[in-house]
Amino acid sequence: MNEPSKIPAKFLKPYDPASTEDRIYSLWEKSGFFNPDHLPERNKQGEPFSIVLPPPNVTGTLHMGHAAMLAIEDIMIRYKRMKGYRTLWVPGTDHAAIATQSKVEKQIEKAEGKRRHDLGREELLKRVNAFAQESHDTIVNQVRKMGASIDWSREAFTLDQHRNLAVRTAFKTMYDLGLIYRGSKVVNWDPKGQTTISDDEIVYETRKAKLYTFKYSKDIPISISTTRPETKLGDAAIAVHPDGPRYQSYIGKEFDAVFAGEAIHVKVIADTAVEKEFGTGALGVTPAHSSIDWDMAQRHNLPMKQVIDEFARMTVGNEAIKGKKVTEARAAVVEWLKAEGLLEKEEDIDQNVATAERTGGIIEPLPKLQWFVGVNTPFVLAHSTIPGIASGSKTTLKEIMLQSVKSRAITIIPDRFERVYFNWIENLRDWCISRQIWYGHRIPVWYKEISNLKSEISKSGTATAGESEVYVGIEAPIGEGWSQDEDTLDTWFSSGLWTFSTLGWPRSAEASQGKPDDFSLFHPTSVLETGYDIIFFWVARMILMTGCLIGEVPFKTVYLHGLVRDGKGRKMSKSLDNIIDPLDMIAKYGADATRLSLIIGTGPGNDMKLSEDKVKGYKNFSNKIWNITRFILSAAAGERFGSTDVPAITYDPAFKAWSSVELAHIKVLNDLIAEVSKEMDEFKFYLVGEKLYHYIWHELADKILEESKSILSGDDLQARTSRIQFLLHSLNTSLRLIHPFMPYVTEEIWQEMENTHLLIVEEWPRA
RNA sequence: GCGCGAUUAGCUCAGUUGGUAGAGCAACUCUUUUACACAGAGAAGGUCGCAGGUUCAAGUCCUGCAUCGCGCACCA
Repeated sequence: MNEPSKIPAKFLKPYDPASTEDRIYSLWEKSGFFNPDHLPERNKQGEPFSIVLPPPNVTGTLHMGHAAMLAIEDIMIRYKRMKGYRTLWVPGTDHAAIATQSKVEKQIEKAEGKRRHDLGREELLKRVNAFAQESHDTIVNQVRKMGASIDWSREAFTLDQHRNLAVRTAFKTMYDLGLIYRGSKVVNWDPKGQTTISDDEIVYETRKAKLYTFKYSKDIPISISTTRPETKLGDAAIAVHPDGPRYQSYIGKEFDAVFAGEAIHVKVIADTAVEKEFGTGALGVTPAHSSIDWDMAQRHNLPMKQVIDEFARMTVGNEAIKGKKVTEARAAVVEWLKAEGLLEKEEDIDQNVATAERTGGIIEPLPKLQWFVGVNTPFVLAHSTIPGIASGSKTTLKEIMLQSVKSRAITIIPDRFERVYFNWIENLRDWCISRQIWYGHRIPVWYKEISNLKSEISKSGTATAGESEVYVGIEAPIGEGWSQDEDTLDTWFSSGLWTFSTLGWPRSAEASQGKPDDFSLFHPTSVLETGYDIIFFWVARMILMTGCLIGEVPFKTVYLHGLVRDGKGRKMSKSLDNIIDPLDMIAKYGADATRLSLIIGTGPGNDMKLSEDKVKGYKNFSNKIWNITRFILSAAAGERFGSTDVPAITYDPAFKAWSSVELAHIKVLNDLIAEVSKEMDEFKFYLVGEKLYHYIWHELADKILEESKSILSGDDLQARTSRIQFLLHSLNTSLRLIHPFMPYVTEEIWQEMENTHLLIVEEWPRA
């Protein structure tokens, strides 16, 4: 009884994630099994399975949402690897253009009181790059801590050299297809960030506003309503609904007035975009400061006058207005209206104010010359594997996006998001891709006499040939006098290429002819796992880009996870001070516990609530597995329970001499294997996690281990052997089943039991 | 305005094709028995948001409503 234990000493203490995890991770890394080229033969012969990591923004650190993403994707990859697939998981980070630049700009302004233009393009970029590098290192460390079995040798960055080549190639190709064009229209201008943004980067905020009803002058008989009277200095028309009886007699009439110091000329037009019931039923049309009005102006051939500049200041009006910020000008216009006796009504209403997602600036619609992707432009898709779109047929980007999902070439989990996706496509307008910021991919376009072109605001829509020479190319043009477009591309333009730019596209001549490369092996990727909040920003754009440039879908399955909220269901935020940091949880309870807490109790597409207690609970589970192992290993070693000398027993996978009790237990275990294998294939990870938890704790530990005590201390050697073989079998199987969920503790135990192989490449159990 | 989701035990959630309500956590009682007190045994806890309907049978299907949350559009 006093002889030293035959099992490793560490099992005599509780499981300690802190002294285990880093050691195990480097063991995996050294094995090379994260890389599909270094997998065992079984996997190399296997079917490819690939996931690209949604690249985290290099704006700081990872949060619980990222942790959930990493846990889910690692579960898929580990499961498939065990199933014998040739698995590839590509890591990377996203430069996140606007988000990163504005973050660094804020820091610089706070610390040094300097602005972007005080530093200049080169110096600012130096600062942003340094910040991005630091963020990157932090992020990579966090990804490792989570236990992600990701192929670091293939790490990419949306702004690195190869990705830049992909961006230039994509731009040039789409330009040649007529899908990218330069045009002047009313775009979303962010006066705070000093750049345009796309429709999707707008966040609407409900605010109280006043709706003013007034006439432009005493001589104009129609009253209009607006929340922004200051824009009315740029009005070109009064629009009424063609069916409305009220203003029929005025349609076609034209009026002149001096409005708050500015001469205006308005024509009464009929347009169905006007709602009869709103306000007075008549709408003042401001072509330069509203995209709806811009559209109307196009239809009715109205002139356009810009009255607000890039800093949201008035450029015209009387002395109380000109040069003032729009909010001050608004008050001044209202004063003027009152003084003139033109104001008829002032009402409080709720208004959705458009703000910029990243800077919070209030969007000012302004006419600008920008680059766009035409989503409704017909073009010939040379090569296509998308069902319903034949190679060489005429199609549009909208059609590609629609067809890719409608045809089931891509399935979205949960499927209700397919409707959300279709709804978005229906309302989609041309995508403004140029940004007036410095951090990002420079637009691969060069001009001669660029200064003329920049100041030009043409109504025709596209840059006119002859006024200036435009060169679009992958490389800079040869010759004198060319200057490159100052603007950069929307960050989502480069992330849209992510599923194939990370796999070597565009391929060099050698790569496309020789042996299979990453692109031919792993594209389309198998699964895209991401948050439902970026379905438009990213998922849709990837489908658009891939369909257009490659003629394929980027992935076969989209698995959407929800937001991670705090225990009370609130969004985690600094101001609420309710952020749960993944690294803290890992340090306190281990990565396995953290992972499990993010999986169990939440289905795809649903937000999840996370509390520290939940993580703690799964830490106890890690320790439970640890102690189950201790019990089984000592039993097999012949320690305790026996009054006589009993031989040590080693696991025999081919063991057949089962007692009847064991046969019943084997059936339960086999049923479990069949069940969870099916659910793994159906992406029901939350169910699998819960079932395995339940089996290991309440079946294996509470029932089987308990009843083993009498068998093990009994005299029936045959029954004892049968029981120990089953305990070893059940433990071995359980470790393999739950490994994708809890990789560290399972690998650590596996190393004690089967020190010749790594659990990471063991076979998934078969029933 | 259009659409989506949620509403089940104190809390977080399961509940697959309709067949007498489940799990985890918390709380309660007992047990420090040699795998584990980061534990075990046990008991308790729900008119499944409301109102109708279909059915032998409804948490599950249908209709309407309510509350909360979200998305899209409008927002002159």
